[in-house]
Amino acid sequence: MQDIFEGLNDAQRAAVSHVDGPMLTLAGPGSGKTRVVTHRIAHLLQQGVSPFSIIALTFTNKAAQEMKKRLERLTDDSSVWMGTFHGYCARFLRHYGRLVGLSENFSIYDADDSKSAIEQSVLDSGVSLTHLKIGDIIRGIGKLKNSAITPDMMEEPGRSALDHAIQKVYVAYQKQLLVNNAVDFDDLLMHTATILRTNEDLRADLDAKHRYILVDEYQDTNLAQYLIVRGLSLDHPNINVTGDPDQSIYGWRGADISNILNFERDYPGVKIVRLEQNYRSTPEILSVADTLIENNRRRKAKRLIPTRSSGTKVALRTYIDARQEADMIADQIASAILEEKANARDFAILYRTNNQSRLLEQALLKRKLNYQLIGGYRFYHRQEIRDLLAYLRLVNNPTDDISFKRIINVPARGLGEKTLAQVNELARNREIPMLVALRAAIDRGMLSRKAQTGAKQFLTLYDQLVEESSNSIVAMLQKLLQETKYIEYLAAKKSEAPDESVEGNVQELISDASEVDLVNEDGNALQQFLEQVSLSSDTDSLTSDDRVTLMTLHSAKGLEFDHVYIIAIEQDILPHVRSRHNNDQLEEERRLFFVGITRARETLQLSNAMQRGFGGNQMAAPSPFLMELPRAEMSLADGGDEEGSMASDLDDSWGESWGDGSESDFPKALERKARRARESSWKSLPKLQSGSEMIAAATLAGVPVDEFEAGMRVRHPAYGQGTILSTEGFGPKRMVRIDFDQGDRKSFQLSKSPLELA
DNA sequence: AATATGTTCATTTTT
DNA sequence: TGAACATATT
Repeated sequence: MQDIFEGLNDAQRAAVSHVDGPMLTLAGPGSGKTRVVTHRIAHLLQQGVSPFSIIALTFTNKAAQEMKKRLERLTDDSSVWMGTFHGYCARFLRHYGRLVGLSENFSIYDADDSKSAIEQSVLDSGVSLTHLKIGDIIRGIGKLKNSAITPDMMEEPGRSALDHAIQKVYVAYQKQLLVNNAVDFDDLLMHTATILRTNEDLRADLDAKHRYILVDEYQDTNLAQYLIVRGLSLDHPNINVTGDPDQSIYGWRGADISNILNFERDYPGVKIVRLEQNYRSTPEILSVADTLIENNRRRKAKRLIPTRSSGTKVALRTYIDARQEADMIADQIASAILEEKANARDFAILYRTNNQSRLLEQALLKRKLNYQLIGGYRFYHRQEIRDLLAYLRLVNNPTDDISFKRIINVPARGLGEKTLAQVNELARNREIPMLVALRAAIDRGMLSRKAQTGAKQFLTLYDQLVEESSNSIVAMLQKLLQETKYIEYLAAKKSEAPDESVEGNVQELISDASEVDLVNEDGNALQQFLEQVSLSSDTDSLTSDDRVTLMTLHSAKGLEFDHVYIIAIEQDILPHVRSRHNNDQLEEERRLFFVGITRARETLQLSNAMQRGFGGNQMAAPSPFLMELPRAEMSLADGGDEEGSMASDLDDSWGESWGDGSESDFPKALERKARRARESSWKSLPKLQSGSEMIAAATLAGVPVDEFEAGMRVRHPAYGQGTILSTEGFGPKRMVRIDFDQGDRKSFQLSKSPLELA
């Protein structure tokens, strides 16, 4: 074994040599964190610690694989358990899921399955969606689960209409999941936390078994994850968490930054190691990152200490519009490759939201540059893949009604809405799975002739698949494709020629399956395969092929590239509109930007465009974050020209994003919008960009938006009379919160609700 | 069941 | 703007 301390700096050595007791590693970007973690594990093994008593928890498969690979290279050991939180929990629940009512073969629902189940639960629980959005309910349930709050822990009824609905739907949803023997992603964590919390003997056993625990990206853990980690390290607090509060970017998903900030409180006597030396980026890049992040107020001071020698200045460019931005960047990349200064794989283009990839793809395509797009349309989200997997899932778990519903009429067998409703009712009345209910319905001759035939056909296929399942997954898939003529079916359905990509995807699925078949040791290959598929993610598809990488700032975390472009650094994009009014969220956006900047090794270009959006002609203001950067030491340029020629352009456009150039177009566009608004009644006033524009448009359209103020008495046709508690926003987006005399408190968007003054 | 036509709604998403 | 979804029409 090589010397595991060789080439480490003092802080890294301190971390690697730590054996017993809690340790917090505050690791800035590019500080050699993975190296430290793997070397520390190697050190533990050297000290005689059993590999089976160590677990390492990460957030991504990629991170786990990377760690595994490096550890194997270092020690030849592959028995340390390394994997994602969700992977750990899935395995845990296969063993102990009974304690919360799950059988071993439970299905794992992804966001889409979960959404259909929640929609079903909305119906079941009699909640009306007229005034609520399904998305808000889904988010609400997710929030509860991330905090490990189970339905039976909710005592008080929800205060707002939304909270009330969330609670009702949550109860129904969990019941449905249990009946289906299924879990969603959040359940994996929540159930595990619940079991550990309520079964002290088991907890103590596992705490003793997992003597050494390592957690990566600790700043992004949510409460459920916190509880799991805590539960496993109470008696043996040999726990090492690694993270960087400045890179916490998943607050909106329930990540709680206080987990890392309070670590010292939870584990007295904690050893704290700071890894501040940066081995990744040039001093120029680090200075930009540092200056930016210092604007966050809720933050522990921390520096990025450069170790690399000076490179080129960070570029800050302003383009005319989004198209020019995409074209110029593609040109830059193309010429760098042509001049053999770099390879396509050295470049990454990062953006805030997925929809910004479109123009870039076009621009790269036009120049015949290969690229890989991370996120967006995912392999496992393709219709053909989901359909086929639903069959497999139903074989593995016959009580999985969500999968049943997905494929019962795929391909079409004359089992439409009506038949489905019949079967569903039978299933509910008798409390049996729909698959069983379908058989019963045939036996009782409840179905129409057509449906009867289709149902028999389906069940024959299903039974054949079950039979094949004792052979291999590949055999099942082949049987399925053969019997259903699936590919032809899909082509016919879309009334297109058979799509090559569909066939390619199916082939890829089969090849994935065959790999699992090969290593099938314990006879549950199918379950293993389904789990692997469910817990895989976009970033897993990242390859080292020679391609330019396009992805969101979120998915870029943990990665690094020689040359990084961050685009669309504009007001309402980065920071995103939805974080405008909340300082915590604004700081998270700043951290996101920080994460993006610190991905770059050699060069970094930040850009904004003056026009972007629908039709490409909406004015876009530069992000306020751009004003926080050390602009004196950067290279400022207008996108079309050479460096320096328009150095002050950004400042100009800053204060007058509605000024000069746009002024002549502005009233005309506005007039059009306003006219359209008048014509189509004020209820459907189009969404507009800025507050001032909205007020102006509303005035033009004659919308009476501002006569409602706090304290006024109003009348609503459904809720009766009430008093306005507060108002928020302007123009057609103006919201009023009303305390109705009957007791309800509700909020309305003025332009959309039938409120009138009383 | 297929097709046309209207309506709505646009975050991020490690799993 | 356009995709995804819902509703109407044949």
